[in-house]
Amino acid sequence: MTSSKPNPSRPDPSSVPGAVVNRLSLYLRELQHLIGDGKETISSSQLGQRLGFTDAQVRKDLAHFGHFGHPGIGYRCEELVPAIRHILGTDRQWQVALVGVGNLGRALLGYRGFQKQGFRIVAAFEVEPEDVGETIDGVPVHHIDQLEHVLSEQDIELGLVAVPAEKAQEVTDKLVASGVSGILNFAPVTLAVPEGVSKVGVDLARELEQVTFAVANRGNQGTN
Amino acid sequence: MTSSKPNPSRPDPSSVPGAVVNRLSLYLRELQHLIGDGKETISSSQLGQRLGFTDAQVRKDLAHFGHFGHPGIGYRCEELVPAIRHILGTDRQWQVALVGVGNLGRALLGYRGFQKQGFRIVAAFEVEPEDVGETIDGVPVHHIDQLEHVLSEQDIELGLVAVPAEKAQEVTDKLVASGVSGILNFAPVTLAVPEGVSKVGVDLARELEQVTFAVANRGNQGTN
DNA sequence: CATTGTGAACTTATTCACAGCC
DNA sequence: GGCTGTGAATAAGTTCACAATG
Repeated sequence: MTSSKPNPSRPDPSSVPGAVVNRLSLYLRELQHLIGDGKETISSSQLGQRLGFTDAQVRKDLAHFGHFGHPGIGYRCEELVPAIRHILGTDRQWQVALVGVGNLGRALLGYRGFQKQGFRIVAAFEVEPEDVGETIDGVPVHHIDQLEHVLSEQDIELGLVAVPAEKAQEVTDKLVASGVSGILNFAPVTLAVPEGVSKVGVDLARELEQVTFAVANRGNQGTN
Repeated sequence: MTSSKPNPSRPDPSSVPGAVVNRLSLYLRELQHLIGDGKETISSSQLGQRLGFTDAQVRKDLAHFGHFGHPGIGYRCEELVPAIRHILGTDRQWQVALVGVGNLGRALLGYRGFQKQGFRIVAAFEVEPEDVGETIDGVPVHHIDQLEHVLSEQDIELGLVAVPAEKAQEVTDKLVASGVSGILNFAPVTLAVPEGVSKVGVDLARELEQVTFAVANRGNQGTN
C-alpha cells in the first residue's frame, strides 16, 4: 500500500478480471464511433444497449478504474476515450515486430486498424531468403537471424507471430529473448511464455468453431 | 423434456456457457497436436497443464456433453477428437462466403487453417470492379450484388466479413438476407444480427489492446 | 430528474474432494 | 494406483436497487 486512502483512479490492476479489460476495449471502440457521429455524452444504459450489456455492467466495469461519469449527464465521450486508452496503455505509440510475411503476415503489415490505435509495425522477419530484403508497406523484411540485433536497436515491445504452428514456439522464444514483453499469436498452438510476458492468441479456425457451435445449437448470439 | 432419463451425450446446448465452448475448441486443437505426436491417451490434469487450466475444469467442461473419459486411463485422443468435433459442429464441411477481398480478405482466402478444420470458402464478393471476375486461390470473386443469387445456389451457411467498418453492417444485412446463419466479423464494429443468427467478432487492434493492458500492468499472462 | 457509483443479493463458474471404476 | 465424474463448497461475476449528485 502506498497511501492510506485508496486512489480511485489507480486500483490494483492485476485484480481486474480479463473479461473487464475485454469489454473496456469494446467501450473504447464504440466511443470512438460515437465521437465520429458527433455524440458528446452517453449514458451507461445507452452504451450497454449498443453492445449488449446491462447499464450496471458498464458502470461497474468503469468504476474499477475511477470516477469517469457525471451524475445526471452520463459519460463525456471526449473525456472517457483518453481515460480508457490510458488504462489499456494505448495512450502512447507501441512499436511492433512481425515475424512471418506469408499470407497473414502481409495482411497484418497493411492493416490500418493497428495504426489507428497507436501500433506501428516497424520491422518484419522471415526465414525464406526470397522475402528477406524486401520492403512491404514501408516495413523492411529482415532475416530471422537478425531479430535479436534489430530489436535491440529499436525499442520494440510487442511481437506478432504469424508463422506456421511448428515454428511458433521457436519464434516466440526468440522474441522473448530479444526483450519483447507482449505477443499476439496467430499460430494455432498454445505458446509457452515466461512469467512477465503477456500473450494473446488469435486462432481463426477456433473463432469459426465458436460460430458453428452456436449455429449447430441454434441461438447463442455469440461473442461480439 | 423429451425423455425422463436425461441423455448424457446431448444436454441442453444453449445452457452451456460460452467460455466452455471456447475451451472446448482449445482442447480439440491440443488433442490434434497430441495425435500428431503419437500420444494415445491424456489425462485431464495433463491436458489442463498444457493449456493452463485445472484438471477439474477440463473434466467438468467435457462432462457437460457426455462421458468421454476412461477411469484409470484418461481420455483417448482418437476418440475425443471426433466427439468434440461433433459438439462443435465441425464433424462435417461448412461452406463459407467471404465478403471483401482487400488485404485481410485475401489472406483469409489463402489460410490453410480453415480447410484443416472443415471450412471451405467457396465464393468471394467485392464492390471494387477491378477485383470482380478474378479467381483468388481457386475462389471466384463475384460482384457484391450477386451475393444473394450466388448464395441461393450454393448452400453457404457462414459468412466472413472483411470489409471496412462503414460497410460491415450493410454487408452483414445482405448475408443474413441471403440465409447465412453465422458470421465471423473482422470489421471493428459491433454488428446487429437478428435472433437466430450467430456472430463472432475478431478485432485485431482490440486483441493487441488486451496485450498492452497486460504489459502496462505487468503480469497478466493473458488469454490462451 | 436523469444518471452515476456502489453495497447487498443473486447468479454463474471454478475448485475441492471423494466415491466409483478400470 | 491412477483417473474419471460429480455433488458440495467456494469464489467470481453480474444484476438489483437506491442514496448521492450536478
